Amino acid sequence: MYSLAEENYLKAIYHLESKSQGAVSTNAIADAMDTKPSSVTDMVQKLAEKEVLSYIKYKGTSLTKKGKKTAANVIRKHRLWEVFLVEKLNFHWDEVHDIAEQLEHVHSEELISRLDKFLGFPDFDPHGDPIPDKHGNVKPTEKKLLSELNKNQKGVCVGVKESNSDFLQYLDKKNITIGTKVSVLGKEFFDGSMVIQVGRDQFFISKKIAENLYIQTN
Amino acid sequence: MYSLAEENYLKAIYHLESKSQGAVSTNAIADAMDTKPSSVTDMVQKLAEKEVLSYIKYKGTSLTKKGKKTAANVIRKHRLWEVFLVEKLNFHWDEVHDIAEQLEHVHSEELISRLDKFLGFPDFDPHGDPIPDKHGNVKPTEKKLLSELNKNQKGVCVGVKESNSDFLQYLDKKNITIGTKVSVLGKEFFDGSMVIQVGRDQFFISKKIAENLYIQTN
DNA sequence: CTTTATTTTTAGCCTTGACTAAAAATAAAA
DNA sequence: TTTTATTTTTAGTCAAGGCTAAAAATAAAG
Repeated sequence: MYSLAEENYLKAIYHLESKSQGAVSTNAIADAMDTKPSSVTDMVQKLAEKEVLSYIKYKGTSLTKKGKKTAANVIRKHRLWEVFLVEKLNFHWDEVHDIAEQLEHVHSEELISRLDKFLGFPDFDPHGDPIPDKHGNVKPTEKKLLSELNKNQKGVCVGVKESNSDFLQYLDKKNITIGTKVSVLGKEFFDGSMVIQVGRDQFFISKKIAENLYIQTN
Repeated sequence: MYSLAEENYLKAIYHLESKSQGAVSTNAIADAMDTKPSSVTDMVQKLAEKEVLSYIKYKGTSLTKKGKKTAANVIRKHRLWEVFLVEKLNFHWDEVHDIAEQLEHVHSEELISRLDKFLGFPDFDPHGDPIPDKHGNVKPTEKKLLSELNKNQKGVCVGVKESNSDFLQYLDKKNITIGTKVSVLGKEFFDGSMVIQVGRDQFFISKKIAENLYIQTN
């Protein structure tokens, strides 16, 4: 069982590692966690003893298999709770992070497996990020911005990039939500605007909109 | 904002106070919280400074209005989460306490108010205990054991006393759950057995069963 | 290849919340 | 009303996690 602080470190290191290959620097962790490098050194040494990461002085850290699994599990919980908050409690996508940040530390395997079932075994959270399975595996996914698709390509909406209230309301009006199928009927190279099909509706969208919607294409 | 430890103390003192009128002794708190009296003294002095309780050396403590409200709010959260776990995630009544113990410390007014709505504004948790409102008020309730009712009295099932698996399965079979209306059609003084009406069914129950079901009669 | 700048670590201290052992109040018994 | 027992408090420690300031590595520049 890991403490709240330990879980947060593992999570942060997991994210940093996936963004920039290779060992993660002490400063980078301190930065991500809004804490001081000296505190990071302490914690990282402690976590190295618990064998969730390997740490070489002055060289940085990287998660072990065990550490990756633990981190992925915390992330799994975070994302499942986000789905719950949006789908069941009708929060908006951009309101749920802080709450999920707390809920992710509730310890109970059974709780999470039942929550998963209750939510219909979702694959993505409301931001379009994939939800790891209970073994910590993340399905490799083909997530693109809608603006990167070309004519006749299609996919499923899995999230938004930046979520301001106006944009979310626009999506609402157009009946676009997580899981909605979207097809590109036409694309204007001139301004990046598109004509897309959503359900039985066809309509025009600007480049700005297209750059804010994540689509999964496989 | 109160720490996890502080919230747990407030909750424990609240419960102790409601059971035994007057100031609560240091030992009683230590006992309830499975900690040492010296630790309790420390914490209680800290909480007295925060004005959530009044404390007189060697005399004991009692919650202030502010403290009562805070404690009731934690209890409110605990009980709402228990309802969620049972009603939505299909946990059994006796499995939910430890999980709710963690969930109750998640800080978000909005979360709780939405959860409350999602659950249909329940008045009781799965154990039949009343859920305080957001101001910390507990509706004064007329909760009795079914065995205390007499012929022609009726009420609503609000919980169970002891919940073992066999008993819960029995209730399941008879379609008795939280909110079920129950009427006493007959009562045998000889052995305490009863004939009751549940929905359109009428059947016989033993004293043992009747002593394990809480009924609200107002 | 030194010198300087940056990054990382160490050492020492702080707060929270708990503990033990000893002292001080209070309560009970003789 | 003393004496004894019980309860409560105080004093001093400890572990977790964080911080600051200073020292030590590493990297960058001259």
